[in-house]
Amino acid sequence: MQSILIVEDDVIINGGIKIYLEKQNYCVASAFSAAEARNMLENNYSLIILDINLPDENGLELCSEIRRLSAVPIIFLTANDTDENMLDGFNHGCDDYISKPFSVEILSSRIKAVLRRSISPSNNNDLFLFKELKVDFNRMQAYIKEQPVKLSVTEYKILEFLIKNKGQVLTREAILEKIWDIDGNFIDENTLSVHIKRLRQKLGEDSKDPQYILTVFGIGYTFGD
Amino acid sequence: MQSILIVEDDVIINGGIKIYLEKQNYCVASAFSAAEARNMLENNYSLIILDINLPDENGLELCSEIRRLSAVPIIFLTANDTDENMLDGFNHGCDDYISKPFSVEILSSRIKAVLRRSISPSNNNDLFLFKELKVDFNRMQAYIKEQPVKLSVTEYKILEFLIKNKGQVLTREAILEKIWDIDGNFIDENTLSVHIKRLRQKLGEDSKDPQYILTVFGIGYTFGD
DNA sequence: CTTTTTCTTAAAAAGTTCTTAATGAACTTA
DNA sequence: TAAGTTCATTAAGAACTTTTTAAGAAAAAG
Repeated sequence: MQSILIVEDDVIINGGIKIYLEKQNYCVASAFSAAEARNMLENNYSLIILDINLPDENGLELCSEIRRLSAVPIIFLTANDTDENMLDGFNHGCDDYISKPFSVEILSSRIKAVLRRSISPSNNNDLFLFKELKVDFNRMQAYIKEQPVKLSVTEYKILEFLIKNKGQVLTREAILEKIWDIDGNFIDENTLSVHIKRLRQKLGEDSKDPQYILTVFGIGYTFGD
Repeated sequence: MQSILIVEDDVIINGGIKIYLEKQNYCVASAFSAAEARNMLENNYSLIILDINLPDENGLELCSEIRRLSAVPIIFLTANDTDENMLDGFNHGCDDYISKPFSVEILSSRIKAVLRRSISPSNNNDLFLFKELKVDFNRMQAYIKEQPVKLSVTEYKILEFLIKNKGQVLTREAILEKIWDIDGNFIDENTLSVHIKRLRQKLGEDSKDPQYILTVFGIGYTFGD
């Protein structure tokens, strides 16, 4: 079943949409502020309905932030039916836009249209985010502050291996075996150090206080904290 | 696919419309001044959206000028919602007229209506535009700065394959399989390099800084950024 | 059948990435 | 703190990939 998140501070509107969509057989969650919505994002909703005027934050900002994380379709709700607002919405990455007041039929048809469009193979986005780093595993592309970082294949493979095993420490041997395939005995231990060095450099790490690739002295490396 | 030119100096409005229309599956180009628009006119757009208030010139004059060249449908955008302005627009040969602020639904329905009316066979062009490159997929013809580029069939097929998979990196094997059909084992890897080289040359690429066909070292090629 | 164009192969040149090795810095242990 | 180990850094050139050039083969056009 497809799941929809409604971010709207007006309790009546939020509740009304929720009940209507549940009748249409969607699984619906409600958030009443940007902060609340942010905590629910990890649920991978099929679609997000987002009010522009939220009590704690502008919906446009939240939209940009969500866009960094995923390609989930977003429909804006707003009372300000000016072109500026609307077009600003598209610039922030929303997929469609509904002005209040609206009929539930319109909402429903827009939802269907957006969901239909988003079920395309190219939207199988498999993203990873941590601080200013973003990695798109489909495109084998890393970004820092949304700027693409040009990594070599080996560098990318090391980064991916570290990220996909985030939380655990990987020994130098483990990395060598994974990346260089063979037993790793034929290759100089130091080769890894050099690659790590260049990777850190390209990610803009401060060598005194790395954020992404951390050295675990005597053992190997780990990603993040 | 139908192509639309937006002539509007406001970056937010222009960008917003562009993104919205691209989601609706139009091929969209933006111009931010009359002068810029004039240089793009030879692309045979299916429709032109034209702001009346442009920094360098009145949109009405530009409209008259376009009308002398072609019968392309034109929709005016304007903040001046007076009858005078509107009638002026129609006198200069526009096909429809939208006052700011407007909703995207209105824009979208007007575009559809105008395009439906103007169904002339010459407008069924399936075009691709990027920087100075134009590709007409119906005619299997590429243009640089509106000058036709004489590509061989193989060269054209490679270019089309890269463009139609813009955004992702295509491995050398993938391209070989697609273009040479067979397993690609019978053909020299280098054959592709030679074709790419000639393609780039014909597109007028600067070999130090290619704009269209980018090498992804160790993997393959990709189109654009 | 000849000419012209396009495609493929081969080999050298240019460019990129990887590895090695040497040195210095940082960490651990006693 | 001193000694030993591990890791970071740097630079050079080895190894590999792509580009370029040129020339013959294949295909298309005249």
